[in-house]
This record gives sequence, C-alpha cells and structure tokens, in this order.
Amino acid sequence: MKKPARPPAKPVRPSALQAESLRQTRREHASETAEDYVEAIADLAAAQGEACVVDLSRRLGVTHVTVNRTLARLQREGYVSVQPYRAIFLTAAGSKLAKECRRRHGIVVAFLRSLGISEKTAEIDAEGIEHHVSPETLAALAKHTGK
Amino acid sequence: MKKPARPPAKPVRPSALQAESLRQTRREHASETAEDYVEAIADLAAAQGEACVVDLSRRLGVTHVTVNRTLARLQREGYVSVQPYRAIFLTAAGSKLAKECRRRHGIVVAFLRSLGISEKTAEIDAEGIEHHVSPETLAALAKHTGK
DNA sequence: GTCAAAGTGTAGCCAAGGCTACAGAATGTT
DNA sequence: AACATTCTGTAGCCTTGGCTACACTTTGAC
Ligand SMILES: [Mn+2]
Ligand SMILES: [Mn+2]
Ligand SMILES: [Mn+2]
Ligand SMILES: [Mn+2]
Repeated sequence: MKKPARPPAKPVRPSALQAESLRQTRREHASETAEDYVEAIADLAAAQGEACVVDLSRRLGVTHVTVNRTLARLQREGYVSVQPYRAIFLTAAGSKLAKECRRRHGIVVAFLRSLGISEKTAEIDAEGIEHHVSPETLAALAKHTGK
Repeated sequence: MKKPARPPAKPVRPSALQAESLRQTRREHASETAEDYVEAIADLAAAQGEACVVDLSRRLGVTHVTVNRTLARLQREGYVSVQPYRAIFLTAAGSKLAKECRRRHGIVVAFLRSLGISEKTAEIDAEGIEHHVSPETLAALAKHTGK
C-alpha cells in the first residue's frame, strides 16, 4: 500500500506538528522521574530533616529496589548525592530543580482547585499534568488562578 | 538512619496520597501509547482512507520498527488488526478509544487556546496533558471553555 | 550485650519503547 | 520485463523502570 488511491487528502492535523509534539512529550517523560524524585526528597527533608530510601519508596509508591536504582541514575546525572547507608542529599542542581517543580506543582493544583476540582482529584491529575506544562502555559495558568 | 531525630514532622503532603497519585500517573503512561496510536490511525484513515506503517511512523515521530512492534502489542490487546503488507485497521474497541481520545484532545486544545496559548504550544502541551486529565477535570475544562 | 525488626543493597527477572542494520516485498517508471 | 525506490519485516541492541528473592547492616528494645 505504498500510495493508496487518496481522496482529496484533507489533513486532519499536520503529521509534522504531531510528530514534534509527541517527541516533546517523550522528552518530558524522560525527565519526569527525576522531577518527582527531587521534589519528594526536598519534601521529606523539609518535613523530617532528611530523606531515606524507605521513606522515598513509600512516598513514590514503588519498592525500595526501584528507588535505589533510580537514585544511582540521578547521582550519575548530578541531582543527588548518595552513600551507602547514609541519608540522601540533593545537589545544588537537584535543589534548584526541586524548587521549580514544587512551584509548578503548586500552580497546577491551585489552578485545578480554582476550577472546582476536588482536592484529591486535583492532586492526582496535577501529578501527571505538571510535567507537560510549558512555561507559556504555566504562566497562563498562574495568571488565570490569581485573577 | 532508621528513625532520625524528627522535628515536629509537619507533613508537606501526605505520602499516601502522593504515592496513589504517582501510581495513577504510571497507569496513565501505560495506556498513553495505545491512545496516541489509535488516534493517529483514525486520523490517517479519515484523511487518506487507510493507514500504513510509514505514515504512522512519520506522524508519531518514531521509526517504522517501533511502530511495527507496538502494533503487534496493540493487536494482542485488541485495539488494531494488522496483517503483513496490509493496511492497518482499528477494531471496534480501537475505534471507540480513538473517538474518545480525539474528543478529549480537542477539549484540551480548545481550553488552552481559550487561555491565550498559541496554537503550536497548545498542540504540544495537549499531546502530553491529555492523558492525565480525569473525567472530572475534563468536564470542568469543557465547561470553562464553552462558557 | 543480644536480638528482632527495620532499613539497605544487589542479583536477576520482566515489559515497554527507543534505535541501527539488514533482508525481503511491493510498486511505479522506463 | 527490469530496476530503482519505497515500504515492510525482523534480528538484536540499549535504557528505563517496574518487580521478587535474598543477604547484609543498622538500630532500638530488652
Ligand atoms: Mn509528577
Ligand atoms: Mn509533583
Ligand atoms: Mn498524547
Ligand atoms: Mn492526541
């Protein structure tokens, strides 16, 4: 079916734009784990003074094995500093990222709440949406909520 | 560091809720590929009469190899029907899913546009956001936009 | 100090979803 | 009919991110 007998070929949506959008979405998925981890580590550090593996595994909803392997990758990428049987610390880069993520998370949740969404649903949806909000959209959400 | 000397232990956010939210986000990621594929297949069928592997690979921004393997999985899961060197067809389940996804995609884009987001950014952001919008939020977005 | 419980680390399994390289099939043009 | 191009399929590689099972370390309680 190389060239099917094409009817007028009205493009529902340009393929190139959708391809670019999906590529962007995949890039966002690649950084998503790092974002959720550093945010969780910062939250735990703020609440308890420090973060350990089991606390993270409870908060992230995965086993401690997954946490461990992911922390190794995040250390490789320069976001955290881990040593065997020691608490987990964010690097400067990790802290910066955590701060940005916490801000963005708050804006998304506040926006959803302003739309009348229940707190629980707002939290659930925000956890996924947050990673796909461009700066342009984030600003619009903040403005809309604040107004 | 089993039990660190804990300061008052003010929970920034309950761990259980965040864990549940992240689990939900992961479930959504698992269905995301299927959703984007059936939507793309439906779009291509509407525009050209039928969908083939290279058209899909162009539209999805991946190689034809990835498309092929994913189509095998989607067939296993009952969304598409593929035969070697034949066009790709949606099953009833696939068509139903595509229809829902197209509707949801449109609502998310329209909402972003109504916020003043540029068309291109709206498309890009929507491609990621759409999969994380609960029915409750989707309804709120539709209502907000229509108003 | 002993010891059980909790925490941590590691080996090894799996599926998804990217990719390159190569081979075979279909097609359009000459 | 021949051939170049395009399309399709497959083998095999990689990374991410889940998991269980098992072993070791730390810690708190007695
Ligand atoms: Mn998140
Ligand atoms: Mn978050
Ligand atoms: Mn999408
Ligand atoms: Mn879509």
